[in-house]
Amino acid sequence: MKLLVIDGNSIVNRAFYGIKLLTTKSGEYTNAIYGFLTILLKLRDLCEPDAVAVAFDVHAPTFRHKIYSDYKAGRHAMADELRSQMPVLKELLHSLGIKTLEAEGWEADDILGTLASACRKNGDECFIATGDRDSLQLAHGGVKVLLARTKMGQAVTDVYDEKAIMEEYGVTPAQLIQVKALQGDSSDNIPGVAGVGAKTALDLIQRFESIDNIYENLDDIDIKPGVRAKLANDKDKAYLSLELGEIRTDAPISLDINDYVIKDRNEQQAVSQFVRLELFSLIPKFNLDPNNAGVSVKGDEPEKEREISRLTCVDADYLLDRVRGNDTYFYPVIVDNSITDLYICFGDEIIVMPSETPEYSYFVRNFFADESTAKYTYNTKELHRLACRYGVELKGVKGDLMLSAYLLRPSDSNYDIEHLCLEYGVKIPEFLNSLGEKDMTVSLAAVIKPLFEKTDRLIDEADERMLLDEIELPLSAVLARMEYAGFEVDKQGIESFGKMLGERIGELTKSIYESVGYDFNINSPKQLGKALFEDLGLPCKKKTKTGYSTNAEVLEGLVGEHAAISQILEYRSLSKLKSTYCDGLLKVIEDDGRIHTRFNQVETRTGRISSLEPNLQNIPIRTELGREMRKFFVAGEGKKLVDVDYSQIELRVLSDLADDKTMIDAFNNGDDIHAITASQVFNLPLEFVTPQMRSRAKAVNFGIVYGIGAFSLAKDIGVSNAEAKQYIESYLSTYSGVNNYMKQMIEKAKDKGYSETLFKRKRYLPELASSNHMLRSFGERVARNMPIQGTAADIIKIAMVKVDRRLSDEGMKSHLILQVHDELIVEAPENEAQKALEIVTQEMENACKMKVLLRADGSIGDTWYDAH
DNA sequence: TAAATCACG
DNA sequence: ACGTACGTGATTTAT
Repeated sequence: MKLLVIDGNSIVNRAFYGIKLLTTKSGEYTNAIYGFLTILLKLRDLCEPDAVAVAFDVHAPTFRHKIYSDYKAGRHAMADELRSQMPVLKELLHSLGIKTLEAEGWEADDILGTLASACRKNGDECFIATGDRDSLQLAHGGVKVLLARTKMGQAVTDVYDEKAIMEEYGVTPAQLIQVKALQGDSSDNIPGVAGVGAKTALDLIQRFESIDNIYENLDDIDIKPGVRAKLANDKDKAYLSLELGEIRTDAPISLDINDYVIKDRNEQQAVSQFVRLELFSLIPKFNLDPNNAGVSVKGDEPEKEREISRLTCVDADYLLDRVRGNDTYFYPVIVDNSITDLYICFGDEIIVMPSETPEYSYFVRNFFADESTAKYTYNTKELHRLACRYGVELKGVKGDLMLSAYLLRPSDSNYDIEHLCLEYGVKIPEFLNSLGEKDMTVSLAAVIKPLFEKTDRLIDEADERMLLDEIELPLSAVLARMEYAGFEVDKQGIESFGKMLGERIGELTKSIYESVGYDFNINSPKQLGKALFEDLGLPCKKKTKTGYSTNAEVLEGLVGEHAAISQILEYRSLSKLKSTYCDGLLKVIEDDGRIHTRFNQVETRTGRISSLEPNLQNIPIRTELGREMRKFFVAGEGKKLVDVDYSQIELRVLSDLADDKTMIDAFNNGDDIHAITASQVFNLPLEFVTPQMRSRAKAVNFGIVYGIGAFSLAKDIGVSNAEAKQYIESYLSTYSGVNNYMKQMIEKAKDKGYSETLFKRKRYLPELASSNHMLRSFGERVARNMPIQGTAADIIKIAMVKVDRRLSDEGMKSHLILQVHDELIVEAPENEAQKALEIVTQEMENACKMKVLLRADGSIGDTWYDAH
């Protein structure tokens, strides 16, 4: 038999420090886990063991010295990020059927020694994998040590046996203990002989074989008098060190190699752990079959193999007959952001409606319009967009796996059907076409219904049914119509604006080169940093991971120090405007002269929607020049833009969630909330509040929503740390409801493991359980912020569904074209504009009933600039 | 592909 | 003792 024993702590440390920090989308660190398992695979290939054991240290309290020395060595900043990975790694090893070994008060070393000695005794082969040279003493009698080390930045593994050790050190493995006893090791608290280092120690043992031999003949052997004196001086320490340094072979663990044969691995659990950790590449490497992930665990009835058949539809009417009045599960294939073939599932029979057949259009029109068919599918927003193109309405959508999966795990980064199967343990049946090739699409279609069975139950358990059915599902249709409608733009206007910017950028470039003294790429933070902080010798106040920080905040602090600074700032803002907004937008204007953004309904962890290709939710407004861009976003011929935005929606939501009477009253009285806050924080009558005080109070209000700290508030409004702290304290004593709420939210989130909105949208917060201070604090801020940002997002989504329905019920041509988090834009025929404004305002203000009144203000204009 | 920067709510 | 506000997407340079 061949046993591989891994020094878990040593290898995991190498993995952690050797691989840069990796995290999942939700912020869990995974680099040590990934690295460790990769090394484990390499070791397995190298020595092809019959059995594997992984040993870990468990320090008894008195063994803390080792941790302390790590701490002193300055590596403690990483320790927490590593520590949080250890339990996860151990669970994963367990799922993989690999035994882990630990015993309180015993070092991993001792466990390695114990197993090595057992193997020697039984004549088994044994490989010890470690990064610690101390374990080399174990390499004898059929035991080999695999030493991991880094050579020129490359990880290499050296194999040591007695011969290799003799060649390298000129002593036997057992004598290495003697060497170490003389030399000592501060990190292991082994004193050694004072003044004897590695070289002398090795020389002594090479020549005199053992410590006993040395001390027995101390007066006669040929050594320098100084060394003799040192040895004489520390004889006790030498013998103590010998004891301390010897690896023990009596750890309380099983000595039966059969206990370490890999067995009882739980494939499904392992796969789902890998998926949760987003370490997808390791799944095949451990020969885990994702398709088998859903296979029933031991003890259950083995699941029957599904036999899938695939037919291509030849008669649309036949297919329409089959779906009419029934629950229908289908999978739409998406190519280049649009839907092509439809795969319709009847149990194990899949019927394909290919987009190229002449029947396709006929089928889609009739199938979509058929309300009697309850449709369970995937990515309904795309289906609704297809419906728009065909001029029909998609009716009867009862389920969307993508939306369900998003609500269940909003922090996931991938909602592909394959991933959902892994997450929810649904087995993907194999389907081979007539040529014997795998056809994945058919397999995916076959899995829609089993996935719904899982997600439906979970949605109900999470109490997210209303959120799904009343908000997200109807919203997907609204978003599709908004994407389809697009936003008209003034192409010539953007072109000439871009040209103007280009000319000004040219001038700035020239004069920046002149004032710096040479040409360089101003867009490169690296080159710019060198120019400013090395060549011009300006003071560097902040650094990034890779060099000097040159962001706007830093540069603003340097204005006046050098003529180039303000030019660079202007250059930066103009080139941003030109490249992102002029050049970028011009590229995506479609033939209808409009920009059709796409909304991502399953991206944000808070429930907001995002906008992409292009992003129309970050069109400039804060600077006058940037704001000009909005003049190019126009209403179509004979139409107007109606733009309505919520007033202070997040603060209103906060006042309601926190049930803070003071704040609710202020809002319901129609007061200026920032001014009121100022008068209360500064304890002054309202009429004495200066604009500066109001602006500071505004910053505090914002900060509160984000989970404020005094440090950041101070930086934001330019007051001392102490003063900022006082503002916060004063704020929280005024708004005691908010104060209580903030504390409660963290407790509740820690208790439940997630935070949630008024409408039960959840966000899981593994960060809250982290031992890492920064990560945990982040989790706490999120626990306070997510319910606020998320509830506001829920509310505007409800408003969108209501606005869309109302405009259509009233028979109007007006329709939503854009949402920017707290703002809705409707394009309305001129004669409808006024009514549309009233409707949108009304539906936004009445989206839901709360203790606090919601207010929305809007206006009408020919361009976005005018309407906002 | 990652990092830095900056646009928005 | 730590580092420092929530949520996004696009562009650019550099690895």
